[in-house]
Amino acid sequence: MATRSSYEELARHLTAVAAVRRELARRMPPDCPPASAAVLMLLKLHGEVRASQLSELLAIDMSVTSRHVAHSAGRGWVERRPDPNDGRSRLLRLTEAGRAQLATLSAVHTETLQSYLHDWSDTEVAQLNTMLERLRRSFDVRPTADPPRTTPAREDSARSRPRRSAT
Amino acid sequence: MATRSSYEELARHLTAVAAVRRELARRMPPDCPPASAAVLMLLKLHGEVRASQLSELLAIDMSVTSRHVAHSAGRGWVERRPDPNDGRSRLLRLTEAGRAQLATLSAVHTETLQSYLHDWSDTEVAQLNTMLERLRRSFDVRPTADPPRTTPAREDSARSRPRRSAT
DNA sequence: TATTGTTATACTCTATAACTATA
DNA sequence: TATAGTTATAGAGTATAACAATA
Repeated sequence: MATRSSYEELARHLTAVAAVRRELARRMPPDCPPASAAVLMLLKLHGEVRASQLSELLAIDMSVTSRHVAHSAGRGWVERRPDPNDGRSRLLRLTEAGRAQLATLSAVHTETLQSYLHDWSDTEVAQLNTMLERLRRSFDVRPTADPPRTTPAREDSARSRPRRSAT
Repeated sequence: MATRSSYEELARHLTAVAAVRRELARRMPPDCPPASAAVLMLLKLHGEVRASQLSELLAIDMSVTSRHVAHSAGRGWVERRPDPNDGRSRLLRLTEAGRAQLATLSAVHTETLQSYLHDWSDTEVAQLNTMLERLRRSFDVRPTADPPRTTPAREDSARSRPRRSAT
């Protein structure tokens, strides 16, 4: 349990990370926006998955996932095939072209991060990775436990997490 | 100097952080989007600054900064006054209402992060803060050194960093 | 002529809602 | 009736370009 100011600081840093991401995005090929890159990276990591699973991995709504997948499929990076066990579902998987695209992305990422983090040791980068991985897992709790609301943030039932499959 | 796969992993984690940010954003008051929150946080941290300075602190283009500031000024959270030393410039500063809004944001951030990171120790949160702060500083080098391009990423002169003041 | 800040426009990303097709 | 995925629409965020005012 950390102090309040630690959380404030963390919130600020999380915002600043967005700038790092934008810088990385600027170096990417024009027809491969960061969202598509995320799709490819996750498919490489998890192999063949259903669209709904990918949506959960991305932590974005399925409608958005569908569009990103359509983009990648249109470029030939991802193959969609019907799920033999469920006619409504589609299985997604990287193609060879997708792997090639991923290799390009990897080169861009590595080159960019290497140039900016040239004075970081191997251990330090690994530590950051470990902590970010843990951060991701800490936020990966489902379903949303909708914590007690002590602030006047919002009473309306507006924004919520992206729709999940069966609650 | 870390391994290539460490950088690939880092790139993936940086993308995942965006999901954390979205979750944080969902809890914020409807009239205070994350971009405005960033403006307020930076003005609290740096005191009165010029619009161009704020733009650099946000690491976004001045045109975008101008709009975010206009939003906050419209809510009475930020005061814009002419710079006595330069008629083109404007000095920005938090109002009392801005500080109040910031207190609300702080409560939301703290509550949310506390609930998700309940099993993180004080030290661990501090470590993450330290590393993210260092990450930010590592990317804060100006002007952009446009590192050697070894990949076929893009030959056109398209996307670049947000325009900076005097190159 | 160059710089500060603003506005107009375009593009990306995300969420909600409506729809289809299967279960 | 409920679920998987698609598409249409709306809203937020950012970049480029054109502009006004000042240096």
